[in-house]
Amino acid sequence: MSNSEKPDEPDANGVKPRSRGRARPNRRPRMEDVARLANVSPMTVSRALRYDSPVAEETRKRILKVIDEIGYVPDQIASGLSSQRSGFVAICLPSLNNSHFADTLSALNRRIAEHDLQVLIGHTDYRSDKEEKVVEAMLRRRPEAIVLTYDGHTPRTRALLQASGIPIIEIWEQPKDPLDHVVGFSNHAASYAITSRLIQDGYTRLAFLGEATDDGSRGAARREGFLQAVREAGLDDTRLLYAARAPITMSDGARAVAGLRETWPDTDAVFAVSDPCAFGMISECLRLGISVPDDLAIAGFGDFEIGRLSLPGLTTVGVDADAIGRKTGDLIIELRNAARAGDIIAAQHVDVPISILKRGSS
Amino acid sequence: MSNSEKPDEPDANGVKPRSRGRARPNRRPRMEDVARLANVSPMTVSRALRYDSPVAEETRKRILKVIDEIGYVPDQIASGLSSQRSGFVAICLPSLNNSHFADTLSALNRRIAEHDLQVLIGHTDYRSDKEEKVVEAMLRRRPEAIVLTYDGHTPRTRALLQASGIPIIEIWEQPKDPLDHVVGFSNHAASYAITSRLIQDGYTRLAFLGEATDDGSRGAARREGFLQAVREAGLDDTRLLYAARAPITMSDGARAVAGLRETWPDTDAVFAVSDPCAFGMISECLRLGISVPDDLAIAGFGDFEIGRLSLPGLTTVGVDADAIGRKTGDLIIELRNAARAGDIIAAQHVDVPISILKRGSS
DNA sequence: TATGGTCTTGTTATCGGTAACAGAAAGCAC
DNA sequence: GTGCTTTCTGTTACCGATAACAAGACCATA
Repeated sequence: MSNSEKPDEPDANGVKPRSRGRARPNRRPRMEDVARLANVSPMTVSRALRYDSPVAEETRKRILKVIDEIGYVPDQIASGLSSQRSGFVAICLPSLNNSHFADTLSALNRRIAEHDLQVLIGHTDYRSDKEEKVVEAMLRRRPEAIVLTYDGHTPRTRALLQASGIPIIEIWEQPKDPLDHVVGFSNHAASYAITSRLIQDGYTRLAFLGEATDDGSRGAARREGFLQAVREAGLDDTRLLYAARAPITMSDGARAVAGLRETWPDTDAVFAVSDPCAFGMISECLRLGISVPDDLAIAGFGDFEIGRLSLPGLTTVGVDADAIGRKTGDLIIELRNAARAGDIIAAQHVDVPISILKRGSS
Repeated sequence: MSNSEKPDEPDANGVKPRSRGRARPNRRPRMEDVARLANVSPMTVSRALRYDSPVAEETRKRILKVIDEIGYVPDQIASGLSSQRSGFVAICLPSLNNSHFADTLSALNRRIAEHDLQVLIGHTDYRSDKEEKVVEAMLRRRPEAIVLTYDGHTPRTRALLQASGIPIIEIWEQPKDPLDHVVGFSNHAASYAITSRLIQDGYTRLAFLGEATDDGSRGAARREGFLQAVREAGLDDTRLLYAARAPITMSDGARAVAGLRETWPDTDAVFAVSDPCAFGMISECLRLGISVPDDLAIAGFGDFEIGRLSLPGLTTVGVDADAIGRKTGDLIIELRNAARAGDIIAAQHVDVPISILKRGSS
């Protein structure tokens, strides 16, 4: 009507005169602009942009043409507010530099991206107070699901999450007291499995190398799995070696070798609580001229890169990080469909199988 | 006033009767609910939640108390729509399973989280068509900055980005033709530096191992840096070895050793285009009884984990991935402050220094 | 020709906040 | 007491989309 100052801007402004409120300088085009140029109502434009709505083919084409011409990009913030669906899935991870978590994240991302969902990442640095802050920030974004690793939550985190009414999925570890859904594996069962494999392969004097402060979590579960397998086979269940406080490192593993040779010199196999310390043991054995696996077999947990590169290769428990991500994604989609259909779904518990990776060290 | 059906829900509904529009069942509390209970206007609640607005201390306390009691969580979607600030920074990475990118991401995240910004991650799988899709999805979220690695963009990606009016930052690589800001290092200069170091250490017959299809990008820049150093020192600049098409792998490196010994048997040092293929060369040399570095010195590029674990350790170019993330974050904050102050800022170019990591292999 | 269904499009009223402005109250100098 | 800041709070009008309902056009059927 009366804006001719920007000839290259196809009539994008000029809606109603606004005596008050905010100025609208040279804004991006809105749906209304598209509507005007295509000679339809904004609602029809909105419908033309979705698969599910009925719009005459010819109308849709005309609208898409206008959209392309003026370079309209829909505003998902406005869309989210109006539809009350943010299109986000929040995921809180302890660290982004961990290749296992990166695998999980990337599989999850791939899965949910197919359904036009985006991930919102937070990282907690393995600290539950930071997790609380991250969860709070996430909730402000109204995600459609929240994915967390379990490593203990603060009471406030639990309260916030449970009051949110948003589906919660704890992954990797299986908490004793889950908040809602779980996608993970049992550390106990995995340790039992690899220990059984060692026994089956003929080892009879087995030791466990763990962390001194394995308070209730992973470490303890792995030790218990080891012990159960050893006991069921009628073997000596006293060879428990504790090195340092969590998290245990390569050098802790290296140092542990001496203690082992001193206390139980006839030990023929060690199951170490994680790959890095198992690798430390292997290196130290090489240095001392102890042959692996002939003098001493060594197994680890986690299938870290280091175990693949070591010589000999490290026998270990492989966790399918990718599968955790995929299954979490599947669960989210399933919950979403159910919610749309109005169904109420009980807390799901998805088990992710682990595998025993037998390599040269046993 | 008149809703007593849900005694546990503190008066959250009951605004106006709505004959039309959407139903509001048992919704989350809104700002208006807080306002009513604290006896102020919604605007005052909004102000009480920010640091910068003037609210009487007593009023703010009362409001925060109500917020805590009813468990109100602000809706950042609505906030974003109204304020036209999404609070997002978008970052597109080729892969999340790359520890360098993970470091960059994590540093960037740390930096911008201090300013109440959240990262929005997309991953492109090293494919520019996927990048286009990801960028489109990002733009719908109206991020306050977009961070990308450079690896070639489609024309449409370039157009979308440039029309968006959002600050764009390309990181890691320095494109010849940047879209906007850049935070990265020069592959040419880095290669020149490590080659010079080899020369300075006394090596005189240097070869380069690269990819056959290093079309314009990293590989070529590294080769040119190598050549410049060799030429300036007056040495033989013909020893260029090409193995396989990008990306070059460990086994390509291993295979290249034979060719090298055949064509230029007196070569005393190799600069390989990346760590994995350099590692492959080291392994092959060990197998063949070629002593590293006495018979042949080897250097790589990138400071991958594998170069740290190899024996001997791999001399390489270290890129400070963390610094890239930090500086990108700093730049974003700076641009943001400038934009608020109404300043217009020219395209920035931030250089990230690399380092030469001399280890046992040279 | 009246009736009912399907397909397509428009109208209205929000979603839950915040920008911009206005105005009241309080403090201060003269 | 007047005029001028400064501090605090309220009012109004949006931000840019979509849910829910309504209604017109068109067709087939009875």
